[in-house]
Amino acid sequence: MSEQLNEYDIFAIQEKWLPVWDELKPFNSGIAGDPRPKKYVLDMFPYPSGDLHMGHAEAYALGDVISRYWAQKGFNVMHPIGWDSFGLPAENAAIKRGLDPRGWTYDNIAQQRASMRRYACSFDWDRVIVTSDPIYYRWNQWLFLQFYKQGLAYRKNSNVNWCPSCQTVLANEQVVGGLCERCDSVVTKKALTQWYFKVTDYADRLLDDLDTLEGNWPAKVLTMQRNWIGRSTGAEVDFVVEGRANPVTVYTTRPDTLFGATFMVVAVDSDLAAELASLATPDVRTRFQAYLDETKKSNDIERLATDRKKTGVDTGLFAINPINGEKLPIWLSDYVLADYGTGAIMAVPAHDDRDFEFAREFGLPIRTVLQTEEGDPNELGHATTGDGILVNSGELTGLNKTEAIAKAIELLAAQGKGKAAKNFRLRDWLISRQRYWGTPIPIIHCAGCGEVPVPENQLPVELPSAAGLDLKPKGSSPLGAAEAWVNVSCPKCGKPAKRDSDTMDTFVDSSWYFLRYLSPNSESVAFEVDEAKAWAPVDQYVGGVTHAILHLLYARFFTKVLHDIGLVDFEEPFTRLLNQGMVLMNGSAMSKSRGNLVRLSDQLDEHGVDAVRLTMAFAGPPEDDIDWADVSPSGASKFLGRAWRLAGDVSSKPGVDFATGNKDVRKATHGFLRDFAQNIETFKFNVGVAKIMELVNTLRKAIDGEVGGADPAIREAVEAVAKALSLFAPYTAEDMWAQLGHQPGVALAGLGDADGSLLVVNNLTAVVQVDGKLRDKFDVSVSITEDELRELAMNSYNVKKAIGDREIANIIIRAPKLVNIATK
RNA sequence: GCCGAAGUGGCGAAAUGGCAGACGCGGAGCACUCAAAAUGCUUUUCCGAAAGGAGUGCGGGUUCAAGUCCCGCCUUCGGCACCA
Repeated sequence: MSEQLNEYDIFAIQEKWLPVWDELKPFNSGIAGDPRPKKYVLDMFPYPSGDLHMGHAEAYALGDVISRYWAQKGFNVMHPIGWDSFGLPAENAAIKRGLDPRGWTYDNIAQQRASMRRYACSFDWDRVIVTSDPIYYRWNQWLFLQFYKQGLAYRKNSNVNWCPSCQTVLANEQVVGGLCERCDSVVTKKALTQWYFKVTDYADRLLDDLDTLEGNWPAKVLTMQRNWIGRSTGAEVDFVVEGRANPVTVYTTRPDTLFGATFMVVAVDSDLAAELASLATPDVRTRFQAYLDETKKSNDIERLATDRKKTGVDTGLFAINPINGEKLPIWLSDYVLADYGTGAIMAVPAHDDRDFEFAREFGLPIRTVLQTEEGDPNELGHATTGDGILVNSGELTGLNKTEAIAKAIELLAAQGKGKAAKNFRLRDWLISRQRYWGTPIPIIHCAGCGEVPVPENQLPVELPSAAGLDLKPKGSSPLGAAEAWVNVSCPKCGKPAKRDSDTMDTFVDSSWYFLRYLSPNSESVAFEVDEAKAWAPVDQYVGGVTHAILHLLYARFFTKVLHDIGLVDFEEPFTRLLNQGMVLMNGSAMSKSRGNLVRLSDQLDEHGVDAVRLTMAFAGPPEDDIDWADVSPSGASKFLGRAWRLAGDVSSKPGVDFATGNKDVRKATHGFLRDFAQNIETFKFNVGVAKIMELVNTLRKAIDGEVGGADPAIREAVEAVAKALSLFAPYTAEDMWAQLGHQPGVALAGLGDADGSLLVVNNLTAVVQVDGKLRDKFDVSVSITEDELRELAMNSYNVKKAIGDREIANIIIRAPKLVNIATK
């Protein structure tokens, strides 16, 4: 063994052990016939936007604690890493510098990879994937074609979200409060023909299966997913429209209020609105067109302003209420959404706030049909939406809300005028992007044959070189200008045809990457079905809450589709999920422009890898944000030195019989082993670290005191410290392990199980309360009886004093821990 | 507006209904030192010299006993927000 240092020098220790681990490869998980049980621990893979930053450092430190814990517990842990390397930043950087996005991307990957290695992440470096490699994205294309075959990938024309700055369409999920998620530009609408994945076909399963994740995913994420999917139940009701052959179907959650409908509203930007306008008078047509133009100009920010006045155009047409034959005027308005339900509603102003406002604005009647405790909407000035008793509602009169909903559906269904229905807030996933740096969509457009899938044996459709292409955003895909690439012959008829020039949303890449790690280099399949059986689903997923909706929903969707086509045997990809918080500086997110950026490389240079990792784990609960101004990497470093010095104080030989060691120290060690494991498994890493600190403090006193460094119990304890510390501070732990006379490999040495016989408590402190206030304590045996404890308590001077001359009402005894004397 | 989570020392935070503040940062003091750094030890919720008292956002309640359970507020954060 190489020479030992006299002082704790983390930088020398790092230099010493990194090359040793490169030799040992303790975390490779691809060895055939490994008898250990499997555990798949996955960190969300990074986007290679530069070197690693503090956020990465936290995420990977915490993921590593979990991964290393299971490895210590004797599991065959797969803990892979890769890069989510397609996307706009690379493309934008390329445009700015006039380069190909590849160079920028792969340079950054190389840099991040080197940093991860130094940061001692326990990744299996033989399973790396990079989504911008053709060997990866060819399987995006293959999966697209499988979806296409299933009818789950389709093209349609509609008003889509358009980011004028990125010059590309955005998925619904990528629009946050009317702004582009990436660049914060105000998103507008544009009518385009685009590719979609039919995620709505899976809406029910995506919602219902969240129940199976209860307790294993953060409640917050489950709630967000549920809200996002947003299932509602109600009825579709057909309204005959005068002058139109087919009735207009509306969706309502409140068929019970059908008698209260006083008008109908159709989304102004829907096809139905245009059709109705064509049936109306020329004057109405003119006003409709003006209103529609106005609506199209406004963006989501304006549209979403809640205090906005209701606007609309009266068509002059009428719909017939199927339940009572009443004539209802049909209005067009932007407060009804074209792409939700049927784009048309029955308006019940008495019992819906939006309809109420509209009715007030245009002087339409407000008819109460459900009497609630709130009172009369006309007097209240707002709609009443609670439960109550139906009035003026024909056969529904006298029923409550729930009964009336059921009855109304029954009545409508009997006459063929309606049926129970449900709707989702969730929309289909728009996946085409008009940008270069992504997966080409494997479709060829032929004048004669239409959409023709690229034959699977011709995959991948590789991206052409960016040389000579103008990558600047201009609203159409740059690939369209790659003449040699885009012009092909139709696979069906052989005539000249064109490739689809859009690329896929990068969320496609990350929707199945966890399966690609299982067969990262396969040229013949996306992933081996048998490997998926053996390893998947992911046992523990770790990543930021920023992906609570998008990525997780899409990955869940992909998993269900893959399940249905028989490629995987499970329906949820991530069994357990841990969301770590963010790393802040002085209360806000770090950014160069704010001037509060803390560079990870500076922190590592100043404090060393171990101290930074330990700081991340010790700062607080993992899901909470860490304010770097509030934590102390130098404190962590100090502690690591304290722990490290213990190893030098151990003077017994390796393999010494621990059983002969000091009993108190051994009890402390085994109590620690029990608590520590529990803390890690429940993600209380900060508490786990505190337990190590306690043990280290205990050992310092024991070594300096009567026990001394030669006692076998000290070796047992210091070894336990080194092994536990290996989860957080792998360099320091490895060096301690060597000082203790062991071969390198503390990471797989095993944490050690707590010996039950050493967990038995013989004596403890009993407390005596008077009226709930602590008055005295005694050291007692655990076997003390209630009577003994009572006697001890009653004889206490302090207790007597506290009771004074009051009369005792009750004495509660919880032997051996507590006596509470209640006085009158 | 709706839904959800959280409020504990100067700070980050602990606490199966049973000793509030473990562990750490910061502070104070001491030892070692010519001195400093490093290290080690002591101390550190508040008020009070002490005895003692108060104390987990606020107000109620349940209980022998509440940071923890229940009801009502306040504040902060997060999500959703014309989804009929």
